[in-house]
Amino acid sequence: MPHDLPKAYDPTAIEDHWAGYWVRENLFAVPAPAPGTTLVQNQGLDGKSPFTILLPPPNVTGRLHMGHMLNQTEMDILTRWRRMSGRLALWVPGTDHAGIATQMMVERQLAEEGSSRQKLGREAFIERVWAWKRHYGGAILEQMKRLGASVDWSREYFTMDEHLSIAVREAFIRLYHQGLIYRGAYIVNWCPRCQTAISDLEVVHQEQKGHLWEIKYPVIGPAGGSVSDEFITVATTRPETMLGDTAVAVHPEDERYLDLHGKKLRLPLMNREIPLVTDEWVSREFGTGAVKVTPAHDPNDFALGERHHLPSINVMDDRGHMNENGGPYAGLDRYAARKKIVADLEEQGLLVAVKDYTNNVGHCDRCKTVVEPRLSTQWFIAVNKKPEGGGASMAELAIAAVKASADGTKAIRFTPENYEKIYLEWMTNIHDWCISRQLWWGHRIPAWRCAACQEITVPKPNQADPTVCARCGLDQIAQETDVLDTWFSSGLLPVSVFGWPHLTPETRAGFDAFYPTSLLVTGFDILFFWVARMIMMGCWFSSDVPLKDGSPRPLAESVPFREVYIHALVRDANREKMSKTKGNVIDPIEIVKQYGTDAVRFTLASMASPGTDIAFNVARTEGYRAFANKIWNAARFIFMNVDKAAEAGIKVDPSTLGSIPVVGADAPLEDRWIVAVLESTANDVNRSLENYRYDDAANAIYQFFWGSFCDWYLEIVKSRLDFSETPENAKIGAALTTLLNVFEASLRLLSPFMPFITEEIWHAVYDGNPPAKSIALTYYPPIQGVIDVTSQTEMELLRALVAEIRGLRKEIGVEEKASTPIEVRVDSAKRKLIEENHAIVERLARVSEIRFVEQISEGLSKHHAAAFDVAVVYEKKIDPAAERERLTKDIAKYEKGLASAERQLGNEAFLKKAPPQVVEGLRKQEAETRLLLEKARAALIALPRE
RNA sequence: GGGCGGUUAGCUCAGUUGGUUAGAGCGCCUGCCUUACAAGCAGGAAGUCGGGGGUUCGAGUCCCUCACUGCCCA
Repeated sequence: MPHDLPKAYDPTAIEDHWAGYWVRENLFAVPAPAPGTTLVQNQGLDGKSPFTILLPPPNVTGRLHMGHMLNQTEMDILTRWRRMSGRLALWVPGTDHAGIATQMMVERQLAEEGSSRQKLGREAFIERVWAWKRHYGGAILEQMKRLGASVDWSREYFTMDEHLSIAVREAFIRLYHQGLIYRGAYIVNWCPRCQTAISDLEVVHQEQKGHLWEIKYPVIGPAGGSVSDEFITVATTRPETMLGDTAVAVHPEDERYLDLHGKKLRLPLMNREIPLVTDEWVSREFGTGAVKVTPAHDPNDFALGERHHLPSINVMDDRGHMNENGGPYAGLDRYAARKKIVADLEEQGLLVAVKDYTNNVGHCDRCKTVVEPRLSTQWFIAVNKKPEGGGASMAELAIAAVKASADGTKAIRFTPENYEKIYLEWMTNIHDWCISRQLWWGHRIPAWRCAACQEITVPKPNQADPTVCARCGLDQIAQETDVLDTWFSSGLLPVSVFGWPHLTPETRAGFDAFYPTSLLVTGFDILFFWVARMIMMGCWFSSDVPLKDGSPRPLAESVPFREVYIHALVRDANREKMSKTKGNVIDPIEIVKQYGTDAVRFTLASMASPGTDIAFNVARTEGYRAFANKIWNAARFIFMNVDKAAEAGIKVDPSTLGSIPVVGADAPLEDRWIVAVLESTANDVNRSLENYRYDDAANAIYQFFWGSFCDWYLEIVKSRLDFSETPENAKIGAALTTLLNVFEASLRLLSPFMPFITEEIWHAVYDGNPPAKSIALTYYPPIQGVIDVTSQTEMELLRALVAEIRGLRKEIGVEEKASTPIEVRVDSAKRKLIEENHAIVERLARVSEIRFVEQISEGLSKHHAAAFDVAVVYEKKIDPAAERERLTKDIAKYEKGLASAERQLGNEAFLKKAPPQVVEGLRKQEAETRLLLEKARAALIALPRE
């Protein structure tokens, strides 16, 4: 068996190879079941339901960052684990077309060429974006391939794909005819740079130091027309919008302004007559208690304007410049206009004060430009409106899907649980969703406007694009130029990737099998984007698709996913948020190059405790690369011995490879023990993953592999792998068999976390003749029933003995290499155990001879454990001073523990109320502590005087 | 302003329905190139669980309060 692993573990040498292999071999492709079959018949499954997961679509312009890598690592661990646990595991990858971001990229390119999208025209521009997408788009998926994500590449989606676009059109049409999509003039967030409306969610608020300007508005005198010498002072953070003021508002009970009720004011600079209105919305505490009202440029003012039937005057164009309504300021940029307006007001003596003021300013999430609230005509989804045919609104459905029903069940379960509350809070207060974007790249709204009668014509389901107006019949109709919000299409993905809306017999079987998906894994920053929108749209549209047996689909089967796992943020090592401006961004690909994908994955997994941000520290990654190296070298050691054995004609029985080895009661203690530890580790890992405790799962494996398998098991087994003198072939064969079997099972246990190194070594185990194409297609060590506890307590005693001897040797300065006799005082049962396993103690603690004694000899430095006393026989005199210090410290510790135990055991209430096993445990501990205390006290007294 | 979290060893974090004397990794200190591994081996030091109060036989864990701190929404 040549197992030619290079001396040191080098991830770069193996990872590219396997990443390519997995994709090339199409290992993780899951074909849809054939029509008319059930999934189980089709796939020969273990009768378990499939595990389906959809990649939250990254932006097609995106590059992989740490957040993606965490997200994908978590999905991959779960998917690999479920797949190995016998479930059909389907992970569907893809990207979204990212309207604004992608259009920006291409426009930037065009600008460099001295061109623009306007020069190109719509059609040529879109063709250009497609060309860009073909060249540069989807880099992030290539990165995903390199990181080994076990996705079904044959199902890769792109939100602008034809069948997904059909779904978008259908969704719009249905909602429109259900009366849930409307068009209207409202205040929206307008990005003057992107020149499009953006949704509330695409606006990021940032505190900014600004000013509060107090401006005098003259009151028009009772004579009418003439201006009195009276003024009202308004406070504003945005003086430039005053050009569009159509009123000033005060609180109706504000005593300062009672005498002004019903009066008119003259708007400075514009010389327009505007009313003073009263409204309870006005805060008396803010500024002067009087606010200017600009309905066209502020959402609150807009609402106020509606209440008081005020006109709206839009004073800015789509680039944020003052328009013709801005009078003398027309043409000026909004900030230039602000400057000039303030200066003019000052000159006219109307500026009362300028105060420092910090306010929250909205910025475009994409380009960071300050967002302009702007009155414009947009398309909205009425998420709170009940459909015309009756039933719940989209938001109500989305709430019902998450709230516990009467019997306590939830259609969608959140982990961590508190996100449920945040989601519900948001969904309860949700506003209508602005879905139109003034872009060219995206799904063009399927609505046609008649130039003659202004009627909007939207085709009915299954109808072709209209050619004539639905009302007047004239052919002067043109399609709406706006496109839909990218989230409109990504929200549909859970249904559309499985063939909705046009389910054929072929796609229908897939839809039945894979919808609802099992899980969505995403970051909290995306909760309202993907999670909320997928739930709204998934519930809405899938409810029309009956279940396989023809019965109507209940809510629990309409949801897009049954579980949502929300992960936290990856921060830098100092817990700072990563940002380009701070320059502390960690590029996962760079770290992967340095330490290997497996080490980075393991780092993320071991820190991925639900609800906690990850402070990514490469020191930790370094540690897990060392872990990988440890595994690598364990493999080398094992293969070296298998090869040696082969030369000696010893066969290793591979019969139990692929499962967990069964060891008989007559097997050596270490064999029985390591199998028991492997089994309990498998239990821990399975249970942890069930609860998204990646950290616990990763740590359990780390502990097992390094702390148990390498540190103890391998070291013990070495004494049975003695080829030097007269090799006992049967003994060596048995040792190697268990060793190899346990190792192979450990690889499978680790594989979802470190897919590359385990794949490489697993193939080497089988020396090129593996039973499957990949370790990822073998079985995961399952939850085990009964575990051998005896071997664990016995091994614990031996480990404690070895540890005490090692400590003693260190204390009294025995040279590392020297072997010494020891004296041990134990009861007869334990003596038997130690005698039977003397080789373990001798080898691991460098003991030349074990002497069982009634009493440890005078003058020897000794350690006490509850189960035994032990001393190392060594010439070197003990150091009474050091010994006294150690014993005194021990005694203090024991006394403290004993006092606390006695206090509790003396308490009748405790004895009466505490569960029996707790009382019993404490009694046992008290006895042990008392014993140790007595031993330590006696030893202290026996110390020779200095 | 509304809501949600966090505070445990030098650092980053676990700690299950309250239950025996609070754990891990990294770092630190000491000694070792023991032929799988110095990316290693062995041993060791280190925490009044943010402060205060309460409930309880028993509190890192539950309640109140204060302090500091982070995030989301408006």
